[in-house]
Amino acid sequence: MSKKPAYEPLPIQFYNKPTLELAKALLGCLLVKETDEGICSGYIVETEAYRGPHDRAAHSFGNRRTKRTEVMFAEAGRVYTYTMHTHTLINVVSADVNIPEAILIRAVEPYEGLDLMETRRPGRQPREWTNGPGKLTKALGITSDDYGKLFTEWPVYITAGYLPTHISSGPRIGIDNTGEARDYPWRYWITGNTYVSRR
DNA sequence: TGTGCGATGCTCT
DNA sequence: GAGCATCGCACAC
Repeated sequence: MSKKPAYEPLPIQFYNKPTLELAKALLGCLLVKETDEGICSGYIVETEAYRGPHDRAAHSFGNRRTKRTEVMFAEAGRVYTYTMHTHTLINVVSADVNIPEAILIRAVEPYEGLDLMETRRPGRQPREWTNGPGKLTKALGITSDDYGKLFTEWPVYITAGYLPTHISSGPRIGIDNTGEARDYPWRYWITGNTYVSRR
């Protein structure tokens, strides 16, 4: 079942840093997904941090522990997928065991497997392939089957990319009904990148 | 270029 | 049965 990744994933130690710091460190890294159809990858250009215990907008707010949030209580570097309507969203679990924090990957810049992405996102402009959390999972072939896996192993993993020249931050998107948590500037993106979900 | 809203399915109460 | 960390189309400007 388990295969060897085509590229060398970042070591598990990479994820061992504070959530907000990791959210910024992930920018510019390459997110890779291997399937039977081939390899697809893209540079992470936009992330959002969700800090369970004190963050009203997080699914794990107040340490709420359910079948869905369970993986956030595990060690950093695991995959947390969440189904939103008809879409799948992908998060990177962060922080220590029993501290349910995670980072949502909101947008990537297509790098490898462009033909495959086009067949998965037919009739769209290249920028529309991956400039949203639900879109990028579709383009890369990430599904809820990836829930709970490690980002250091096949078939879904993160490798070194490039160092962003400048990073911007601001309030998160799509969480208008969560009181003061809505204003936390925990959304990060690579300044000027055309693939972020909002310009 | 921006805002509004309906479709849609899964999880938790 | 309610509530959503969305998307894509329609319409206004």
